[in-house]
Amino acid sequence: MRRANIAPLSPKEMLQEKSLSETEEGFPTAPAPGHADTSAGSPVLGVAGGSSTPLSSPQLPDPEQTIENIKVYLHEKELWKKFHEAGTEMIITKAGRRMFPSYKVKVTGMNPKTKYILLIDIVPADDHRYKFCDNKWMVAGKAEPAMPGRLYVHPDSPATGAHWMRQLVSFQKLKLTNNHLDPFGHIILNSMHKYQPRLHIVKADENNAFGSKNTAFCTHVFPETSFISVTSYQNHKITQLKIENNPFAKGFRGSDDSDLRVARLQSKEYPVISKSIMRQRLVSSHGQLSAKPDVNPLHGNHQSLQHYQYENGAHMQFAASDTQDLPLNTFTAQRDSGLFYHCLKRRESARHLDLPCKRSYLDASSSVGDDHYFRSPPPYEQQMLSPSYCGEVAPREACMYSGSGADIAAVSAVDDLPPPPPPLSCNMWTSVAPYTGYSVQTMETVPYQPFPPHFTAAPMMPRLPAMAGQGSQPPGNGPFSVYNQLGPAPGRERGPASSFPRERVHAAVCERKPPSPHLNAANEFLYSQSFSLSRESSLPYHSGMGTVENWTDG
DNA sequence: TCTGCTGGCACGTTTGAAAAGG
DNA sequence: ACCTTTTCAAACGTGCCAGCAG
Repeated sequence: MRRANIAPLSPKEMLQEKSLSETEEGFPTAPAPGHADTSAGSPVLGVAGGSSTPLSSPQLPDPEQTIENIKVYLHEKELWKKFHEAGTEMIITKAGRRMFPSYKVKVTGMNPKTKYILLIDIVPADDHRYKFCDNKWMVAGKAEPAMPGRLYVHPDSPATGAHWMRQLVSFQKLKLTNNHLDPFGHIILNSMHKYQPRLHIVKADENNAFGSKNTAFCTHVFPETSFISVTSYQNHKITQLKIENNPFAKGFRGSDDSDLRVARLQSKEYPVISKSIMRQRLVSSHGQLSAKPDVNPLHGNHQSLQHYQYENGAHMQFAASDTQDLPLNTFTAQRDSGLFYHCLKRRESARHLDLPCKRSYLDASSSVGDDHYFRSPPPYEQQMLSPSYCGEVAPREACMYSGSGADIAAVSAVDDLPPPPPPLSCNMWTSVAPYTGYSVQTMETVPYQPFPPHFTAAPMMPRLPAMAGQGSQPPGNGPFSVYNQLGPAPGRERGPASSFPRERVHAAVCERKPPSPHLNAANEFLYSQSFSLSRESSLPYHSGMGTVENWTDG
């Protein structure tokens, strides 16, 4: 008997979640010799622009402590590449669908004792809507307004570098949905749009809490993980790849067993080719089955992006692989999205970071996290109209941070920047820019206002100004910029780092517990981060240069 | 008519609980 | 009584398809 979507979790389920989220021992903390993922997101500094050294950053801290030492290797990169070459599609459903291949990374270079938060967001890769025509993806118009931006925070967060490096970090339980009012905290996407997942690593050390001047983070982007969201598969090749590689789809395996199964279902003696398959095959008969790189919208680039904010506040991004691949996404449109304003957490406690973990059915070395989302608010209209967001708590225990009143001090960034925006409510959207970015970001931090445990759609929701100027911002050519630091929030409650009990970290809004300092801080950080992302310029990343996009308040 | 979305379905995997055995 | 192994069923993930809506 299947559980209703909104049914509360049983203890069994919670236990199950626990086992899934536990990490696995024994994973090497350093890439194996000859590791194939030499360019898989490894934050090799200086690759961008042909430099071999980190872009200058005054007062760099101890290299052992700096976040640019962190290297991230995409797990199953070859599989990702297979999908990418065919044009990865990810099913989105109302109830939420996992990604396959799932997003798993191996992280090295962390300070073993420093705490980090790992999280993923999925941003529009461009501002087009696509259609599958002639066996390839083609632009079908302008993208629809972005869905509320949500973030998936790895449930182990925060955890020490040793923890992250010990095992594969899996975001397997991340789910995608097209339900604008999704109450489960899944990442909301638009169908037939192209997206780019991004991994953020945020330093959350006890001596370097979020919101402090020393907050450091980096962003890793693996272009091969970009995908087009669909409600049903368009490319038969993708379907076959999924069936072949996803154990849950084993039922469809066989020598083109999908057709055989159709025949079986229809009590026919001979295989019956389904409509969709037939259509695809017909198309394939006169077209190239495999999308060519130049026509495949998913072939934007094959570089991994690293975006650093040095602990002294300097931000920079690096492309970490071959530079001959230029990004295709050079538009500058900004997309609105939501500011994460709470997270969803299925399980609260009983997770021990250092417990031996069980093997995942998908990957013997995977660490499967449970759902742990930061969630952005719905569009303003939705907030006003949708009671589901206002009062009801998702069964998965939405972690809306009532907040401690912590603010992030607004700071000015680059000289060229316009005046800092007005204080932003936590109810505001993050501005999730299309994935363009290989440029300097401007980290603007803005006052953070906590939201009530039960989000009531505060009417003040100024859209981030970037949205107003979609596609209108000319790329600049300014030099690499140094960001201002994240300023400590005045009056912010920031408990000692040791006071980060997971129970509090996972405090659900329904329990009306005060949020974890870490999560609050993460929230703030992400908020500011997302805000900064809204200003990514569209300069090709390989240049190592960038500018701040023009934007105005209001 | 076409395209995209939804819900139900069958099939398979995973996993915890219960049962069985030592 | 305790521990280990085996069995079982529920929960869940998956792609497919018919039907529906715009």
